[in-house]
Amino acid sequence: MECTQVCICSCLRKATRAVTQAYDEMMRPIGLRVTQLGALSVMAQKGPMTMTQLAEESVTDRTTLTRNLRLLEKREFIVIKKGKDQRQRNLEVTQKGRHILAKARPIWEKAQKNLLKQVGREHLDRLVTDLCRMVSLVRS
Amino acid sequence: MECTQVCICSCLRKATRAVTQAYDEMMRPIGLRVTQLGALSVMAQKGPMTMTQLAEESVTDRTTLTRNLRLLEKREFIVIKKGKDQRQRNLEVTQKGRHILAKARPIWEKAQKNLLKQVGREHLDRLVTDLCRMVSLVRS
DNA sequence: CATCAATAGGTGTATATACTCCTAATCATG
DNA sequence: CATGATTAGGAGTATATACACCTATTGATG
Repeated sequence: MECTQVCICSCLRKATRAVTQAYDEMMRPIGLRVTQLGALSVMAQKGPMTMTQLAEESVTDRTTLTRNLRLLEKREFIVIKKGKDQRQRNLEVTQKGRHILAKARPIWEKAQKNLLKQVGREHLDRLVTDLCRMVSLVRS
Repeated sequence: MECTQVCICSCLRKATRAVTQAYDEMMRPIGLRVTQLGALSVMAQKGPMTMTQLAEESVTDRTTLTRNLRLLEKREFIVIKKGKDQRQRNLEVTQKGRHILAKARPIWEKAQKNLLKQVGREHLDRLVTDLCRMVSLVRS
């Protein structure tokens, strides 16, 4: 596969559609999308953070986060409150948020395992490594 | 990078955001997004095709295509007309469509070259190969 | 040939994404 | 300390994406 012939970006987007569809279908019963699971997980793992920090971490526009997080806030999975610096918004996962995370976990694991079975561990490990490496290189 | 720890899907989505932002920024002067370039390219290369064929080829929901293609139609880059089978829509790139494709080509090449310089050819070739492989495995 | 199933595509709705421009709060500097 | 620059975030707008449901056309079968 020659990368001078194929659009890397279209290729990435296509793969993302395929994989997202697979994950989201499995998560549908609990009403959480992989996008939302991703954001919740970051907030839960890294502790309270601001919009800008989460935006940077997730390579997402701040204005995208504003709207995505509002949905999580409405469902009471997170709280968004002003920080000491009144401009900032401190993002915190609620108890209800941790509950849905716990509920999502086994489904996520099953989705990962499915993919693993289809694609193979070595390929997937390599892919994830390459993707992360690319992100940090593109963003530097 | 252990794929049992990291969400493959979130990883993919993040990389897609990073790369899409880079491509779209370069293409902004001509007012064509990489998504649109991708769809146009497929239609130009594979010749006239139906919605369902393009949907299958690009791993995109048909209803997504309906709206994405409408934008290309409004700008007269494609025509959408009923086929012999009146249910089908035949998609064809217009002269104007080919013109914007030609205009986009050198910009796309520059975007690819940028990425190549940042990430390295071997990594990129491998990534594209792995991505395509994954798509066909997930879809089978 | 009539009727029912299958197929192609569109609409309504919801989420994900980002750009431009805007406001409010904080910071830096004379 | 006052004022201009910087920073954090939101609103308006537009595109990308997909699911549930709908219509119209075609095909299959008695």
